[in-house]
Amino acid sequence: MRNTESTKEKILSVSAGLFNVQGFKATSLSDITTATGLTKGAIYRHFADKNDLEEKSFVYISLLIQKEFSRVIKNENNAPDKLRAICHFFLNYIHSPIIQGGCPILNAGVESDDTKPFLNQKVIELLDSLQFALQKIIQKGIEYGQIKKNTDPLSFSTVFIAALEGGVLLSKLRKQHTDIKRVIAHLQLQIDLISN
Amino acid sequence: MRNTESTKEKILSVSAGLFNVQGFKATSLSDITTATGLTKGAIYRHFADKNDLEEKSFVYISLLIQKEFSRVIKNENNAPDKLRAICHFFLNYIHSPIIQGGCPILNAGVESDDTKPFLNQKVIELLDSLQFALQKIIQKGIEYGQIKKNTDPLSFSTVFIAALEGGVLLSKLRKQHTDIKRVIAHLQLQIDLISN
DNA sequence: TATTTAAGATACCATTCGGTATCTGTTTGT
DNA sequence: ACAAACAGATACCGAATGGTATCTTAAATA
Repeated sequence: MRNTESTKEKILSVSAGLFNVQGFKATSLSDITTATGLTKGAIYRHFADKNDLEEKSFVYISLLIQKEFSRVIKNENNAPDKLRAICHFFLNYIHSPIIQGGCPILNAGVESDDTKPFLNQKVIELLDSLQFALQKIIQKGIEYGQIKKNTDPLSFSTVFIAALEGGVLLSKLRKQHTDIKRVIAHLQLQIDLISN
Repeated sequence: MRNTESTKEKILSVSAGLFNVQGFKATSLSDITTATGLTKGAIYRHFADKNDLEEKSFVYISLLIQKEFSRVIKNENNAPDKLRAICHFFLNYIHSPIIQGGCPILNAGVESDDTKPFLNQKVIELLDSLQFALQKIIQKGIEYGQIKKNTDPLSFSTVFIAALEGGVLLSKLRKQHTDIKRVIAHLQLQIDLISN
């Protein structure tokens, strides 16, 4: 038979890209068939329905993002540098994105919240995993005396992610990098402020 | 004849609500006809096509938001208080929103950027007008000695809006108010830091 | 090499989409 | 009171949607 896993992954990666650029609802099955070069028969053999494909596609890039995110973090060996590396992760993302169309949390989050609960759940899980990683960095940083003791990991990580996501939105809207760079500059100042 | 303006506004306000909750693409004309109690004939008498309705609907709530925004600002008579009032504007929005479904800049911004350029333009205009108002507050604040001279209006307003939009996203995703409240708490600290 | 198994193509389905042409009925001006 | 004007309803259109049943073909097994 033809290689099941490779075509399945092809469908996932191609449709994940389309979904992240055009949106889930706006991406039709015929968009996916023309982009993959496959037919509906091939797609519906691997996925139950379009909702299933949407969910699996999002999970597919969720894993890619989480992998890259933790790689970036593990490259540094103290909390402030790890936080700065996350800033660089978002800066790098501009020029070499893991997936086209901007941040999937932003895109899928906005589209799914009122109409696609099954997807919404997966978005929350990705967000939670990233924020949890951030909190752990700050907690460990406090333990090892790299970060000031009065820093609240929960609050700091919330503001950190919110600012980054908002920066991504502004830059995407205005089609420039200035906004996200300004946000990151501010965040790096905040990192300095809580560092020992 | 039946009152032209009132039905036109009814169509605008109802469809603006639907668009902001479900998304533009996901909201069909039949959704709008059932929600308004009108028929397609009535809608296509007042609007050229669905794109036209989408654009006019967004402009409709843009004006509502800008009006409320400037009212809130004018209520205070010094820069720091004006900035704090904007924070309260976002807090209030949780319990008594101008429009259901969260921030239209966030919603329309994400959906329009790659697929609906005509809408995207209107979103940018709304964003620009809000950010311009913020910058003006800070500039005047510096002039009147209420805000520290080394404050960069452009940078501060960018971070301010980005953090708020990101906070709105997180709270919307997690269906709670904690995240946006944490972001606002941080922003109020930032306001204190740049105040004289 | 022949048979089995499943990957993928083809052809079709009902439904819904945005959009339009036409008709009805209400209101306004004379 | 009547005619003109227009708001809104009705009925329809072709195209596109997600989805399915069936057929073909390629690979694995024996």
